[in-house]
Amino acid sequence: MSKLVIVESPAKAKTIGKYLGSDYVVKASMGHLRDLPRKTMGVDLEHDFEPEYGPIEGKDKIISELRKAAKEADFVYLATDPDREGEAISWHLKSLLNLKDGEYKRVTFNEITKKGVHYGIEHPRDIDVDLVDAQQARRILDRIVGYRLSPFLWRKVKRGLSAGRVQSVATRLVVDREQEIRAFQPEEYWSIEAVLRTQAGGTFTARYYGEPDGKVELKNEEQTRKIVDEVTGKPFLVSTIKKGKKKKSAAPPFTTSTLQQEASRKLNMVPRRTMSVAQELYEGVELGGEYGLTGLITYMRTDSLRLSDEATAAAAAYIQKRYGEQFYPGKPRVFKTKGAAQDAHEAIRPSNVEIEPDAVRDQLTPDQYKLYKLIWSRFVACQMADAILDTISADITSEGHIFRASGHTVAFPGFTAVYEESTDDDKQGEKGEKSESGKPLPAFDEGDSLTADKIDPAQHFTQPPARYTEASLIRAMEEKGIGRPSTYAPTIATIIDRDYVSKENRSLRPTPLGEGVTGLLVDKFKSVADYEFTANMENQLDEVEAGKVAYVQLLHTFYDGFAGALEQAEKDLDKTRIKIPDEETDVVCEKCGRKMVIKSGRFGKFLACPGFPECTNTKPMSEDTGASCPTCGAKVVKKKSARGYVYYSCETYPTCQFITWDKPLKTKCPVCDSSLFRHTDRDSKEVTDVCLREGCTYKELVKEGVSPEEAEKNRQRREARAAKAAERAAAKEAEEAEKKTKKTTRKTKKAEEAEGEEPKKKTTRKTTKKAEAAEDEEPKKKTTRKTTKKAEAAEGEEPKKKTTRKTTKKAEAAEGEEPKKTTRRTTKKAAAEGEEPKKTTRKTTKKAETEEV
DNA sequence: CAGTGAGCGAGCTTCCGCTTGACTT
Repeated sequence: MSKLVIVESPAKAKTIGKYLGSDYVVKASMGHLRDLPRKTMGVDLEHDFEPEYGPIEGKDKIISELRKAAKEADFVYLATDPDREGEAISWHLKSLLNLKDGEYKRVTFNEITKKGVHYGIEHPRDIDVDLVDAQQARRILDRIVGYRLSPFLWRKVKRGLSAGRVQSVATRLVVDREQEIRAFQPEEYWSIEAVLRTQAGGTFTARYYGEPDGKVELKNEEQTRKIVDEVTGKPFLVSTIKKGKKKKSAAPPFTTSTLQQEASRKLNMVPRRTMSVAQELYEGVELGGEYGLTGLITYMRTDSLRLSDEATAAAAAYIQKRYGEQFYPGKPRVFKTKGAAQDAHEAIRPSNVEIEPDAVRDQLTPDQYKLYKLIWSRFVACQMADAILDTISADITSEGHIFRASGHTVAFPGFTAVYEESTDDDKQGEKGEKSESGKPLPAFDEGDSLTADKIDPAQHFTQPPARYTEASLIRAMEEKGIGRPSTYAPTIATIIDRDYVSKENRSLRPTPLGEGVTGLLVDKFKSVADYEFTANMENQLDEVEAGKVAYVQLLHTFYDGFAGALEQAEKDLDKTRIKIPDEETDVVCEKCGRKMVIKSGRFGKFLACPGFPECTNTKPMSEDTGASCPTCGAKVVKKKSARGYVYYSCETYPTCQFITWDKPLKTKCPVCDSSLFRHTDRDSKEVTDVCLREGCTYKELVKEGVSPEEAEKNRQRREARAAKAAERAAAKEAEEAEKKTKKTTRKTKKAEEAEGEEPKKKTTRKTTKKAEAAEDEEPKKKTTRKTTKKAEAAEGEEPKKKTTRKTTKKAEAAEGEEPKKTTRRTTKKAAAEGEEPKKTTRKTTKKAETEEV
C-alpha cells in the first residue's frame, strides 16, 4: 500500500513525510502548476470569461514527476495549503494528474505538527468547488485588469509599463504620501523645559504644561518668553504627585508583514533580505550533534497569529523553567488573527523553543542569528506575563504656571525581560511630546520646593509625515488588504523596476512617471485605483466562497463597469499621449548652465541637458562619493552600468581612466593621504581597505576571509558556475536562432500547432539532459563543441564576451574587423546553424510527448 | 564601462499568487 501526499513546499514535504511514515510518499508541487497563458489574455471575454489554462512554463518537470508518482500510488491526498490558492492548486492537480473519483481526496493541515497532520489525513473531503471558484474569480479579474490596463498605458504613455490591482494601489500610496508632504504646512510651536533640583540634590526635567484651568499650547515666542520671564529666578513648588500602575502586554507573534517591519526597524534589513534569510531558517540549518539538519522556524509567509497547542505548551514549560513561575501568566495567550487573513499557516515562530538563539549562534550566519533571535524572542515574549510599571506624574507650580514631569520604574519586567517591539515615528504633524520618559524621577514629596537650574525655551515645527520605507509601505498595504504575504516584497520590487517609485536610502518616493500614471489611473479608472477596490473584491469573493454568488456573475458585474471605463478613457484621450516631464536634478550643465534632467535611452538612464537640440550635452548618471581620485585627485563618483551594477570612477572619465568596483571610503591612506577603497576578495571574502594610488601598497585588514582551502573551493565553484552560464547562454542563443527559423518555416509552425498543449520553447535544458541520459550523442556533442569553440574564441579576445554591444565592438577593434560585422555575424551564424538545433528540439518534443502520455 | 534624446512602424511589453533555486561582477 502506498499513498501519495502532495503539498506545496518541499521543506514541508520532508517534515510531513517523517510524521506519516513509510506508507506515504510526500511530494511538493512548488506552488501553482497551471495558469493562464503568459502571452495572451487567456480569458474569453465574450463567453462568460472562460479561462484557458495550461501548464506553467518551466514546471513541466515537476508535473511529469508528480504524474509518475500518482501512477505508482494507490491513493492520492491533495494536501496543498488550506486557503483559496491551495484549493485551486489541488483542483488543477486533479486535472493535471487526471485523477478520478475514488482515487484521491482533499486534505488540509492547519498546523504542521504530528497531531495536525494525522488529524488532516483522517478527515479527507472533496475539493471545495466554491473556494476554487473564488480563486478563479480573483485570478481572472486580476488578469483582465492587468492585461487591459497595461496595454492602455503602452498606447497612452510609454511602452513596457504595467498596471494592476495591487501594484497600482501600492504606487498610489507612495504618490499620495508625497502629495501630503508637499501640501504640509509646518506649524510653529514652542516648549519650555525646566531642569529642577530637589533639596537632596537630584535633578530632573519638567515640561511646561499649562495653567490651573488646563493645558496651554505655546504658539509663538512672545507667549513663551513671557512665561519664561515670569518664572525665572522664582521658586518652584511640587503641587501634586500622582502615582499609578500601568500594565503592558506583549506584542503578538510575527506574521510576514510584522516580521518585515520589525526586521527593518531593528535589524535594518529590507523585506527581501528578511524573507530570504527566513527561508533559510525555515528550510533548515545544519546544527550538528543531536539535532542535525533542523528547520528553525515555521513557515514565513503567513497572515495568521494562530499558534499550535504544542507550541504554546512548550513555551509555557520553557518560560517557567528559564525565568520562573511568575513570568508565565498561567494559561496560553491566544491572539486573534485579523479579519481579511486566510489563516492557512501558523504565525511565524521557532519550531522548537528549546533551541536558544545563543546556543546555535556558531552554526548560523550573522543575519540568520539576528533574525532567529528576533523571531524566537518575540514568540517567547508573547506567551509571557505582562510587565508592570510604577508610574509617577508630578505637577510643579511656579508663579501659577504648571510644569509637569513624569517617569516610571519597572515594578515587574514580565515579557520585557525578553523582547520589546519598536515603533515607527512617521505619524503626521505630531508635536514632539513624549508622554512618559523612561527615567525614574528622584524622590520628592508634595509641598517640596525646588530650584531651577535651567529654563530652556525651544522653538519647534510640526513635521510632515515621513516617506514610506519598504517595510512601512507593506504595513500600509496589509492594512488595506492589498497583496498577500508572498507578494509584498516582490510588488515593491515591481514598482521600483517600472520606475514608478525610486528608493533613496531607505525611503520611497514617486517618480514623475509614477505620479503621471497614477494620476491617469485615478482619473480614468477610479474604481480600480481606489484603496477600497481590493476590499470590495474580497467581500464579493466571500459570497462566492459561501456559494451565494456564481463567480461568473461577479466577473460580469465587474467587467461591465471596467469595460465602460476603458472605452470612455480611450474616447477621452483619443490620439493624445500623456507627456511625462523629465525628472530634474541638481546637476548643472557646464555648457549652458541649465539644470540637467534624467532621460532614459537604450542604455538606461542618463543625464541630458533640457536645452536639446540647442545644447546636446549629456553625461552618465552619477553621484558624489566624497572620495578623491587616486590618479588625478578629482571627485570619485558612483555610477550604474547599463545592467544595473554599481561601480565607481573618476568624475573626469574618460580624461582620467580611473575606475573600480571597490567602494570609496571617506578615510585616507595614512601613507600618502589618498582615498581608501574597501575591497572584498570574491573567493576568500576577505575585506580590506586598500590604497589604490599607483606605487602605494597600503592595505588594512577589515574582516578576515575564509581559509585558503575554502577560498580555493569558492574559486572552483565560481568558475564552474561561469562555465555553466556560458553554456546556457550559448544554448539560449541557439534557441533564439531556432525560434527565428521556425517562424519562417511553415512546416515547423504546423508541427507546433499539432503539439497542442505540450510544452514548447523552454525545453532546451531538458533537451540536453535527456539527450545525455539517453546517450543520444548527436545533438549533445554538437552543443558542447559549439560552446567550447565560442569560449575559446572569447578567451582570445576579451574575457567578458557576452556583455553588451560595446564589448563586441571592442572585440572587433581588437580583431581588426570592420564595425557592424560582428553584430550581424551572430545572426548570420545563427541562421546558418539554424538547422541543427531545430532537429534536436523536434526530436525531444516527440520524446516528451510519448513519455508524458 | 563611456553610448543615449523625436521623426517611418516590425514585434514586443503586461497581471496576482503560490513555490524554490540560480544568479548577478
